[in-house]
Amino acid sequence: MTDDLVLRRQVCFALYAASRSLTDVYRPILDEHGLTYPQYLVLLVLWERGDEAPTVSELGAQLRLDSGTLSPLLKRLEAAGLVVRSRAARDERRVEVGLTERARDLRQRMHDVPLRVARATGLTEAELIGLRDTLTRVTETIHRQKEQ
Amino acid sequence: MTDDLVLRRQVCFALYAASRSLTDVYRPILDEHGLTYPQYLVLLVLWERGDEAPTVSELGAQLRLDSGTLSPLLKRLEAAGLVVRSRAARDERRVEVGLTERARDLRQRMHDVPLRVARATGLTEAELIGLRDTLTRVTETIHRQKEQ
DNA sequence: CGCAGATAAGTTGTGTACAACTTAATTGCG
DNA sequence: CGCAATTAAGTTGTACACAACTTATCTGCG
Repeated sequence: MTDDLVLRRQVCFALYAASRSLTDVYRPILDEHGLTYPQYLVLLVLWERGDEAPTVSELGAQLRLDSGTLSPLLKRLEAAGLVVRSRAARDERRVEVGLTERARDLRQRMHDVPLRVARATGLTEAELIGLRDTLTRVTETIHRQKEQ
Repeated sequence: MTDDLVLRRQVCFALYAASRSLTDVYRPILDEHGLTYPQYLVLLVLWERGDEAPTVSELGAQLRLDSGTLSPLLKRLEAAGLVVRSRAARDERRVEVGLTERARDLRQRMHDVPLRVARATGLTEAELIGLRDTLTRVTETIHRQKEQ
């Protein structure tokens, strides 16, 4: 009856542990480029946007991270010469985050990272897609409830 | 061809985002009891063990956390009066972590937490079990590779 | 027995996460 | 127009995570 409290049964722990395990896979790979996983995620968004230079808030909306996390992270990416921050001319409250040439070069050199990590999971491509879609659904369900 | 780098396609991001979203669900619930999610996980292990009082290392093996994370966390649980730490008589390097009466009481008051959180995911019971098993498999695959 | 190597826990330093707050700029309503 | 409410980013404080290191204890081998 109190078996619900057993650790092995908990999806939440499985999620928490799997997330950290995947970060373990990323760590040595990203370390070659002096990046952490959240920093890599920021670059993923910027690479995807091309020349658009999103604001800090837009980055936060995609990654579900607030300025309290992103501000210092972006400061470090800027110090590493991968990102440029500049106040938007039209609205000086906004800060636009752009890529440097060095960061664009990095994209090429890191193109095989997702494949290397996906292999380490030991899942088939179909399993990976199913997992991703289930997890995305969970995140969206939770996010939707919070807004109400 | 470089589409592999698109954020939406990445299982890893889905996992990272879902893990934080679930923590968002736990936060207000655990906050009623003055706990964080990792602290709650420690209590789950201790509740499960009953009178056994595992060592810090044994806790770490279950939760996949090292002493760098657990030591300060346990210090806070001890300050909150939920846990007692004592050097093992047989091997003074070891520290055994036991529950206080207050923590045993807490177990009863928190018995409905997993159900409340599971509901918030919007997944069926079958989906939850499938998800948990897939994630556990990923974690174990990664962990096994690291040991070799 | 004596001590080199191993082991357990704790400490230090860095980097997220996130709540709560501050500062600066913008909006929109009377 | 004028200013209260809102919005954007940054700051502060707390709590993980984890690498690298320190300290204390133990184990086993010569």
